[in-house]
Amino acid sequence: MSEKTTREQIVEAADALFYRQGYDHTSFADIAEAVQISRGNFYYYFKTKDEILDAVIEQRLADRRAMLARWEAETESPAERIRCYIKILITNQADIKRYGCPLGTLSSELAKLNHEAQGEAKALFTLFRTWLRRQFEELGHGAEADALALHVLAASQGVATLANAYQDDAFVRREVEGLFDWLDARLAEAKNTGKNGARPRKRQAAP
Amino acid sequence: MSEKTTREQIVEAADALFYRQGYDHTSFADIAEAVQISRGNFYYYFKTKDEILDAVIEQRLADRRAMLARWEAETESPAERIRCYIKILITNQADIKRYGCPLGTLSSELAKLNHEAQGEAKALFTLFRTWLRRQFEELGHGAEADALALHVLAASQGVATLANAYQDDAFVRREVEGLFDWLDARLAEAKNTGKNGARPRKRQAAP
DNA sequence: GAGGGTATAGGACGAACGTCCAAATTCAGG
DNA sequence: CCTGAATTTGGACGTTCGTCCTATACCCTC
Repeated sequence: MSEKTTREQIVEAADALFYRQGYDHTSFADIAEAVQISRGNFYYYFKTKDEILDAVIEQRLADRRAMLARWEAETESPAERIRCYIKILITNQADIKRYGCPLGTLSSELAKLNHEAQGEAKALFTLFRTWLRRQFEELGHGAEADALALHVLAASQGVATLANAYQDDAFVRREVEGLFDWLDARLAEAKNTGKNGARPRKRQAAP
Repeated sequence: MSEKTTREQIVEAADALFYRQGYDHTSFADIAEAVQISRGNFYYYFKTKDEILDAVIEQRLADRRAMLARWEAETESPAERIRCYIKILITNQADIKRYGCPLGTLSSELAKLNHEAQGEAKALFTLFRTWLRRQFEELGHGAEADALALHVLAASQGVATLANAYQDDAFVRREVEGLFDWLDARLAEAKNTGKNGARPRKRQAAP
């Protein structure tokens, strides 16, 4: 277990607390208690709370970029990669049920606070949007690739919001299955059929 | 223009401010300024901020119930009613782009605050969920009616979240069209075909 | 072991918060 | 008009917030 910088510890704790409690509702005192440092020590690393938020968003961007790179390395087809994204809803189900989507809830909160960092939060969405678009492009959906990417993003956001409200596992599973079916239909549509890696799955009725 | 009770004015102003700024970030001073009363006067009507939140949620429930009743009166088929719900994304597009969905963002915020009123906020979702389920039941989707209702809810939540992040009108229109198409496919599936009121529209490709 | 940059502690600061209260004002009925 | 209830006022209260400062501890290098 490697030693972590105080700064890294602050960002890590802030990241978790912003996710669980929201940015506005998380105080310096909360973070200080989590990291076990004094409140005054923050000023040495971050001059304002906004700077911590920027660092947290930067961290989330880096984490997600690493995740996407891992998927690129581990998978063999664009379709499989898109399925990786959809499957986050299952993998992170426990957290999503309790706190919602880390991207969506932050974006919504910053919009209400009319916070400067709205743009940075949007960049988190855009990271996935661009990546998903590329996958759809590789599948042969040139013109509509971006629309398809946004659709997948929207679908996952909606599932996360309702999963958070209702804590319903079965609902999440159903919607993920529905998204897989939707993706299969897009694969069938695509021109270069055959090498797209349609999954060996038993289909079932929508949704 | 009828005179409104001070209490009604407070709830109305709080409703709008909670929507635009969030519950936690809205202070008594904000509401007092909006209603043009003194801060101390709140205590006469509401003992705590939580009580104001309860009243606001109650108000939202009443508003939405009235809206559903209006749709019941103005439409002729369940399919048309479901389309009414989907069309809110267009009707309230301006507000949704700026502040997100009033139901979803409140629910998410209260979850982060771990607030007692999470259940009441969930009831707002459940109002639409139950209503949508009934529409799907009348369309002949007995067993899966609730799943279909949740799917529509999730889809609209996702669109609202991304509309808020990206301020993209074309995206919203595309997703609404996609939902209409999805609904048409469900209508075609339904057993009692013919009297379901499939819309006279030109279809186009998904999403 | 002295010196100097790095890091941490602890508290002061004013502002804003939710809450609460006592006094002032408004208003209706006798 | 008088009176008592309903309503409103403005400010006090204790707390917490983000910010900022200074004093102290730490640690490497000479």
